[in-house]
Amino acid sequence: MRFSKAFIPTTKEAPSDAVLASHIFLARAGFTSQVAAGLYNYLPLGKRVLKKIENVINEEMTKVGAQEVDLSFVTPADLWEESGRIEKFGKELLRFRDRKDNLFVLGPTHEEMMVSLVRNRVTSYKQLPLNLYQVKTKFRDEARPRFGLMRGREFVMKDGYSFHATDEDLNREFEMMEASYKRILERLGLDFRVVEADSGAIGGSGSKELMVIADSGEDTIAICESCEYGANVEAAERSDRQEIPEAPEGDFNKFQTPDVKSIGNLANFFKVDPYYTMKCVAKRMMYEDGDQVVLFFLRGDDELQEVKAVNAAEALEIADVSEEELTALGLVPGFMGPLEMETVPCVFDSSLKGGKDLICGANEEDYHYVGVDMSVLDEGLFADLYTAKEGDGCPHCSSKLLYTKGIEVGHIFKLGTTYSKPLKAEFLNEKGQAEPFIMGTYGMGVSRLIAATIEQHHDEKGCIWTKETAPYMVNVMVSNIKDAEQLAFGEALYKELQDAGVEVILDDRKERFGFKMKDAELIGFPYTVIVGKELEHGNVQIVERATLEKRAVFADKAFTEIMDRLS
RNA sequence: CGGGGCGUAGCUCAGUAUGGUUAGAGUACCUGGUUUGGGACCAGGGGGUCGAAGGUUCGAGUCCUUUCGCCCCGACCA
Repeated sequence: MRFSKAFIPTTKEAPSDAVLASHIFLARAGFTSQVAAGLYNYLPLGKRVLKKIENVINEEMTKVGAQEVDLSFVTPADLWEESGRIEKFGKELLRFRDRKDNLFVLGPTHEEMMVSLVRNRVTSYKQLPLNLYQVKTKFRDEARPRFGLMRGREFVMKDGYSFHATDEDLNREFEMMEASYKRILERLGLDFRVVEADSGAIGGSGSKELMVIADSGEDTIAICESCEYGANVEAAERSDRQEIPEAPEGDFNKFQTPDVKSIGNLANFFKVDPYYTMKCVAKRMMYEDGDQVVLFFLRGDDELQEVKAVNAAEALEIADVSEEELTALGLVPGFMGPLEMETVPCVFDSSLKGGKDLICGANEEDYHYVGVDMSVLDEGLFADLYTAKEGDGCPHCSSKLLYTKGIEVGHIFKLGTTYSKPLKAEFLNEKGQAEPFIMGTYGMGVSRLIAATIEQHHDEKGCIWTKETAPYMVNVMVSNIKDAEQLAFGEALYKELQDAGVEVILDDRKERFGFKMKDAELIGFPYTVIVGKELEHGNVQIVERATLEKRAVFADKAFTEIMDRLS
């Protein structure tokens, strides 16, 4: 490609509404342009990067025997009724009617379509397993799209679906896909972590997220400093506490605790470690058929993890409750405790199981109980409710957990029969009995990967593309095109590289040196060959974008030098 | 959906408080000239229904009403 003919509109200034580095640089360097909230155009450079990532995905999918399909973007609303997700997805589904007044939905993900494609076509266990995927534009009418390509309404996702006869086979496929996804991210040159994720209300026996490590990530993940363990903070676990603070002494008793409402005050008041206090968090839990206030009890030094709370209470959603509402329910904010609590359901954090010497609210203004023994509540509902903190022990190796931020670029999921059952997608097993498919689903945000790559690989000058993501590997820059010698050399090198199959661009624009260098750095070609005034001494320079290292080489060695660096 | 901010040239923004020539700057673009190793310089030029609609007024970018769009924080989010 000749730069002089290319559609690469770079700008000196960033669009005023861009916040993230990836958004700013992708816009400034002419990769993308915004159309409306969450909608973006891909310009030639952006499209090239998109294709590069797709190619890597396609190659890796082919290696593991997944087959590419392309399902229709517009999907009949009937399918969504059938699976029940038309309600669940709510306003995120963009709905519209055709000329015959039939209702359609722009595909936000394709479980329904894929199941409907496979059901009645795959009918025997002998045809399993089957893994189908596509790389396609998705549409979700997000309440708040943001951060450029990071969270668009229209975005490109690779979504794959596998069908199995047994759980064992799903597990095998799941592990294979995890390995395959790791290879993809490694090839793309990304620093990432595979973490345990919330399986959520969808159920299934597990899911993992692939997180690209970046400060601008929207997810907080807990990772172990020494082993491979990592988890989204929504799902992070921890080892049992190593050092238990000294227990307070005292028999069961009721104490007057005037105006002692917070855990901090309570611990101070009794001079005990907050570990021995019981924290009560009231939440409104939403269910299909109404809502219900639920009390969650944790140790005083723990915080409630709302996703875990939703799972424990088997609710759909969670919301805050005001003190007025609590009072109306006969509860005493600041002094709520689990003893003789009959009006409102309670859930206890697992770390309270078997706990002794605890202090908790007495459900009476200005009174707490001390010396509480949890064994009296053994029948209660216990579940993990805590938020794993930085510094907590890793559940696998007991080393320290660290917090970091991640960009979720992939999510793989053991679905089980969540979709095959309601959609009645069945096959006949060896005994001739009908069974629903056991499914897995594997998503990867392709457009988000572009943003994630730049979030992780940029400097103050612009983008730094990696080998597998660069729109062009080499930029042959003719410093002054009016210099016939420079131009001729540049043209020759350009052709030579092109003939060798290198993705190369020739900067033959009638611009000054500085202008072209700024563009090269902004766009982020891995290598720029400067063909300039050093040519009269028989030299050109090769600049490596990642390090900005500039090295002179003999002009007649430029080609082999570049080829060496690319290999 | 709650809170906040912003819509003026392709882009970044001034001008709006206190209404009053033909609406400005920088940058980008076009022409000519000079320049050619870090976003050059000189001269000339094109480009605007001031987000939209309605209203007040002799007169509205500026005041009033309505509305649309975009961004940020939060809620939400395979």
